[in-house]
Amino acid sequence: MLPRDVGSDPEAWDAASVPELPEVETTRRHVAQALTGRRIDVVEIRRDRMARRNERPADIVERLVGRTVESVGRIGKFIVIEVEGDLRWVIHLGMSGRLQLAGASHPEAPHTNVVVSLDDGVELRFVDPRTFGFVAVWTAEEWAASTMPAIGRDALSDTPDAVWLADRLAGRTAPIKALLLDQRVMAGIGNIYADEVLHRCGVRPTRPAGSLTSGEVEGLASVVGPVLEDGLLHGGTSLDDLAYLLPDGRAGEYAARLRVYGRTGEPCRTCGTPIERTIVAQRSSHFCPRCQT
DNA sequence: AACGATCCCTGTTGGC
DNA sequence: TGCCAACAGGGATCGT
Repeated sequence: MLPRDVGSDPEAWDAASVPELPEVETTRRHVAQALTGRRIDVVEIRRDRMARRNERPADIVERLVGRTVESVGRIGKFIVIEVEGDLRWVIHLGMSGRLQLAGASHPEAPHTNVVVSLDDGVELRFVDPRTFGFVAVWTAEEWAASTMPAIGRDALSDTPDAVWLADRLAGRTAPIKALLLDQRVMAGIGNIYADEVLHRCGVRPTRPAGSLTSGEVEGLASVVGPVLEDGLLHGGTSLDDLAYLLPDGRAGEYAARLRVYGRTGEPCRTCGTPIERTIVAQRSSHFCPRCQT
């Protein structure tokens, strides 16, 4: 799954599917090789909604064309690309977004909403049927005025320690899962990983965040990194909609790693008790009623 | 300030 | 079989 010489090979590299943090990091690593040092020749915004975090879609085109990419980074699930001229090009994959690298002659996938052509003939294509993702290009001032500065510590590269986490959870009455999903606390955990993390540390998603004992906070802090590392190890696997898991072999491999998410009624892999499902923070949540208290 | 609810959007699914 | 409502999700935004 390593990127080929896409400049000469018309066969596209297709990023992994779902925007869980490990897939975003996998995507970042692949596009970094293709983008870094390249000059941007053409930018097409085909669905204005994808550019909704800029004042005008044309701003994105005008700011990127002719400029060179300096670096490709990541904060949580946001891909942050530094562009010549003190600009930040931000890409969020939403829930159905994928980045593709392809030669210009390679057929386009449906819902190719943004296309960026590089000076070596490679195209970066942003495919996103549900358009929950977005692309933005911000000046330093616009970045500062955006929600980005409030984004919390990256859950993978800057995994919070127990002391820091305890401080953030203290006094909070919202369910612990809501805080795990809050990107202003730590960045990168989505609905699936939130459930998986909570199962591994034995805490129910509904527990008020401030009610966790110091031991539970330590347990939580200790599993976040490993769970995400494990996901990154399998970062090439695909995961589309949950119901789509079974037909796809690779997706099945991913599903086999999940301990609770999407396993309502199935036996807990630890104790055999049927996994239960409830709604927390307006999101489906899965837990083992025996292992998690 | 903190928290919960709503909305955006479309492919897929399940009920009738 | 066919139709259509329900559902999934991340993040912005609004009301309390």
